[in-house]
Amino acid sequence: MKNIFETVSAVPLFDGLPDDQLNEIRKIAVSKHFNKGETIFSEGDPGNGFYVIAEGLVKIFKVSSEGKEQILHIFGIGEPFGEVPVFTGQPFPANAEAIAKSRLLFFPRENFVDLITANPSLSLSMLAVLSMRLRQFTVQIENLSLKEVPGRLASYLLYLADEQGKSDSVRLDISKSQLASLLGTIPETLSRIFSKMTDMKLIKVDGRDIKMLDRPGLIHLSEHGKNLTTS
Amino acid sequence: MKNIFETVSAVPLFDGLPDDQLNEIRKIAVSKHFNKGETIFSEGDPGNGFYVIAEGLVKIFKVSSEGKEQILHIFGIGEPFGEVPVFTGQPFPANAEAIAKSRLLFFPRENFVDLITANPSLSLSMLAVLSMRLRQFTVQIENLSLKEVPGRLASYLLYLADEQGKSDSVRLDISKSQLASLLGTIPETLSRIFSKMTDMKLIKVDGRDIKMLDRPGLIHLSEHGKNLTTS
DNA sequence: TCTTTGCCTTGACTTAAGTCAAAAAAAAGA
DNA sequence: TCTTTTTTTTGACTTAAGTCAAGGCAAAGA
Repeated sequence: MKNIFETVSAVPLFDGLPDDQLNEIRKIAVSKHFNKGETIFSEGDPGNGFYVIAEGLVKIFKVSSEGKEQILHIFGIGEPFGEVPVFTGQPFPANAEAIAKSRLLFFPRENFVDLITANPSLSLSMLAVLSMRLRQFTVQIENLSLKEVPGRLASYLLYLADEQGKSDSVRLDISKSQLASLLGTIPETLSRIFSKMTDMKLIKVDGRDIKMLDRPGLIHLSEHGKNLTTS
Repeated sequence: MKNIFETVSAVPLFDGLPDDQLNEIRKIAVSKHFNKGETIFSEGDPGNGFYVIAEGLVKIFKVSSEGKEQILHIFGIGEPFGEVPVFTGQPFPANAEAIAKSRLLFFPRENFVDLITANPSLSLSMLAVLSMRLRQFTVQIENLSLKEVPGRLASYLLYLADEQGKSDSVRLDISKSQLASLLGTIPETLSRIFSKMTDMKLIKVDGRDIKMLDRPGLIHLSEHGKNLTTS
């Protein structure tokens, strides 16, 4: 297991910072452990700092009054989360839960604000992260409102293939129920769409491994959002 | 009409900056005019800078391949938009169009990055704006996926009443068609929901003026997202 | 190995909301 | 004021996707 020193150095957010500033950052980082299923923070909790994932996997989600979950993000190693309240001073706007045994670095609000005030290149880096996240949300809102579930699934598979550097097969890093929530639907619907897409020979599903049999077809589906039926 | 000097001073983003830095900002700002319906930028355009609204109203939106529009934001006086590509260096992720005669200040990318690099408190201000926007998107995604249209409308009305400082009536600053798009639906559906909510004596609609007759009922609807029928 | 527990799938049914088409009402120009 | 154009409303119909309920499957632990 890496220590805080090594972990901080490997975080993209802090990439390119001079050694003395990395040291400052290390000083304020606190290491925390969470088991699978453990809550990291809940919506409404005071936002007294943000986290960076050293090891593990974390989901950020909202819950409706009926208990239905909408996953906003799945974050992996090296990714920061919970930064919003650090700058707005407001409580966390969503919930965070470890979906695998995780080790996180926690950065207390006050210390970090001081750090960033003194350090323009760290703030530029932070601005880039937030901007990127804003861009992702833009896409997610577009998907939710302009595409039907099959289109969202196709987009996600293509994105994942790209992410994993594979052109014709992907492996889901989350359960299908969680994928359903990430896509803004429910497991039953997702399951039906998997079989429909299999019937159409677009994909082949084997547990968490998915073979992409018809890339052009998937691209079409992801772009023309609506209608799986014929087209 | 205010000049660039006065306009820049009034922008919350630049609030609290010392005079010499405000002057630097004024130097790089370019004033641009747009008539109602004019495109400011389109998705995919190179992001060579961002805008601040001096006068008018601007919508930020995505379009599906079938031409359906999803409005992401409506921005008014003093609000910045298009900042994302300034920090990611990527093209604009959505479209911007003036929905009223507008005067905008344009800040070219390079100049602004220099400015922010030299100026920690400006960057903190920028971080706060982006964080706030991220928080809004969080809510919007939650609404789109966890609530049905009546719940989203109720939320919006309550939000607007709060915004306008009125407790029992609001005035829409955008057309009902545009509101439909902002809520992720279509004008027909929105119209039907307006009449349903009127039948239930939750609201009274008179053109763009809406009286809120049953605030608790609206709150319940906005929280329990689903089901307008009985409940 | 057996059994428990959580995850996934399938079927039958319901429903919110979209589509298409046309009329009505409001707003903008001439 | 009287068009002309845009926005909004209504009606009839279709459909994607949600709900409820029951099985099946597979990994994890006894």
